[in-house]
Amino acid sequence: MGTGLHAPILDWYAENARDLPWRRTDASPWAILVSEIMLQQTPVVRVLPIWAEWMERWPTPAALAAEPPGEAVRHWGRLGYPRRALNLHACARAITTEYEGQVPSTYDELRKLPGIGDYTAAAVASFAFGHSHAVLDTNVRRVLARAVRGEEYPPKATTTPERKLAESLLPALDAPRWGVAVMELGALVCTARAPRCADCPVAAACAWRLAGRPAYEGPERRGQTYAGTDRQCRGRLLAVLRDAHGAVPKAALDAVWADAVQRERALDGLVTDGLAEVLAEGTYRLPS
DNA sequence: GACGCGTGGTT
DNA sequence: TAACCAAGCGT
Repeated sequence: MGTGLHAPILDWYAENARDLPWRRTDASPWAILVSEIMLQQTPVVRVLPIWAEWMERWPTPAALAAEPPGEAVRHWGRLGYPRRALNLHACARAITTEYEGQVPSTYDELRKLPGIGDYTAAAVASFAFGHSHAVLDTNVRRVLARAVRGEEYPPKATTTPERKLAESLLPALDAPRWGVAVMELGALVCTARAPRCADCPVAAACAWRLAGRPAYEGPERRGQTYAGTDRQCRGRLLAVLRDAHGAVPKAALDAVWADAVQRERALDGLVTDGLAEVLAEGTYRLPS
């Protein structure tokens, strides 16, 4: 099942792929690794400028490893999930000390680095080193759910059947190209909200479309509100630390969030997570 | 397996 | 306009 998907999707990709800098043939493994971490839960258009700045500033793992972790957090800007900046910094140091500055090439080695889970390890092994892995991101899972399983959305968490299906579809030749092509189809055509089936190269074979695009019937997908959460509070506090070069008096942090109990909890959380550092006299800064 | 973790554009 | 969504990970 589904082997008929390959040629249409690969042909579509050849015509419609975006020219993203981390896909160019001269992109280094480090450049690809940085892009993959930045792209976790983050749209391409927001990643592009930050990635470019990082590549200019820190073109190698050793360059980033030579900086204090707080500089990675500072130059993360407002990308979101700033622990990823800390993870990338820790990756850079591990790569420098344990791999002589060269990004490791195997899934198992990559998987052990901080912030690199199943998806990112498979993506880097595949896209940077040409290895054959099933790259199961949200786009690929959605495309396969629709085209093969006939359902609007994949399960909340990746299942064994999904993995088996993705592995069964891996082509003998050029698995990396296949992976990025399916991802791109999900990103540009087989989108979550309003899929453009009229532009889809596999519309004629898509189980979901042939079934009349039945609505999702799985469990309710909860979306938590952001306003007033610890998350928002942490973001406010970290923005103050990021934008101030050097020590920040606690009063400056108190000023950006009214609820003292929540504010203290969030600040403690940032310190616990290594995103902030307590200095003497109740001042704070990014980690050194 | 469910939850916490940022941010901003889109509908 | 509140909710959804965007190349997930760690606990």
